[in-house]
Amino acid sequence: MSQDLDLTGGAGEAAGDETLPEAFWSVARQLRETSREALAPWDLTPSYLRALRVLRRHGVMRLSELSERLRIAPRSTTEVVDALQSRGLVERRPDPADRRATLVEVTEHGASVLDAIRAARGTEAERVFGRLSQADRADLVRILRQLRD
Amino acid sequence: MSQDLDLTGGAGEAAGDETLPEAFWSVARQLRETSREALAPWDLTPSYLRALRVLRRHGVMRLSELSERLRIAPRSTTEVVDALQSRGLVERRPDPADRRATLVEVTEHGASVLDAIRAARGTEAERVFGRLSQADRADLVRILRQLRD
DNA sequence: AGCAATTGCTGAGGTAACCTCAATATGAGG
DNA sequence: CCTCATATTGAGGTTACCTCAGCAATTGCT
Repeated sequence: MSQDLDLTGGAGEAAGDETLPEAFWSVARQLRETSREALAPWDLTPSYLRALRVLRRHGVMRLSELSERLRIAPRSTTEVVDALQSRGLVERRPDPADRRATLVEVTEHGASVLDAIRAARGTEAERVFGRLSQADRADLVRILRQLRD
Repeated sequence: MSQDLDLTGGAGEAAGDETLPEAFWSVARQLRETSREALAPWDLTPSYLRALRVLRRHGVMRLSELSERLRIAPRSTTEVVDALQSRGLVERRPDPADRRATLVEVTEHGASVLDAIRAARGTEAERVFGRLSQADRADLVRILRQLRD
């Protein structure tokens, strides 16, 4: 009987009956769903929140820099920023150093919404990953970082 | 110092500067991309392959059962099955026990495509998770399963 | 048996979160 | 000044879901 993990999803039929990618996607879906529910009151999607957080954490930056940090295409960043701006959470302003570029910055309202979300403990991290032990969380981060490059 | 759980893995912000969900999504994106590339020659998307595997692993079943196994809405299952059927990978046939229901089954061609994909070792599991040590894979599975309910 | 409620599937239409491929404006180097 | 590169955005596409409504068949209740 195979002791090695059923990575290929083959006919091995190991105990858990789920392959690693399947388990991974299952958690991903759950995470997305939990997160979406938690954010509904603020009319934000998970990816908008993510962008907003990056913006606050690293301060004012160009769209292109935001693209890199989010690891998405520049065109997609435009959309995210549009959405956040239309909700009054961020502001665009011209980069004085380069007139091609646009700077994006979290507004006060944006910052207060971030605070409110955190205060409500409604983040995906709290709800989903909070169940793990410290040790497991540490392992998970370590393993994910290995996978990430 | 944050009142939140330390989701960054215990090392403060210094190390990767990524929260757990962010690391998770980063890996998810990579996984999806790798998988998509690997499957391109077969004109399959990751989610079609997933359905096809479930179908072979568990044998002929109703659409509704497939929905449950995939954890997606019945309507979405219809679409997946449509796609697989149009490629000749699965077949629909009426359930003799209940004329409302439709059974789905992997065709011989479908099975051979599954075999070919596996033989090419181009699966997402091999390419992405293959880099982990046995111990890390085991940990990852264990942790994901904890998260999964 | 008769009829309502339920179940199984699918048409229509929608959404999030991306993508590529131009087009436009500006900047930089020779 | 002319070419090439960079920054953003319009247009349009894709994947992988979703809900809601409708139809057909079955089950439950009387």
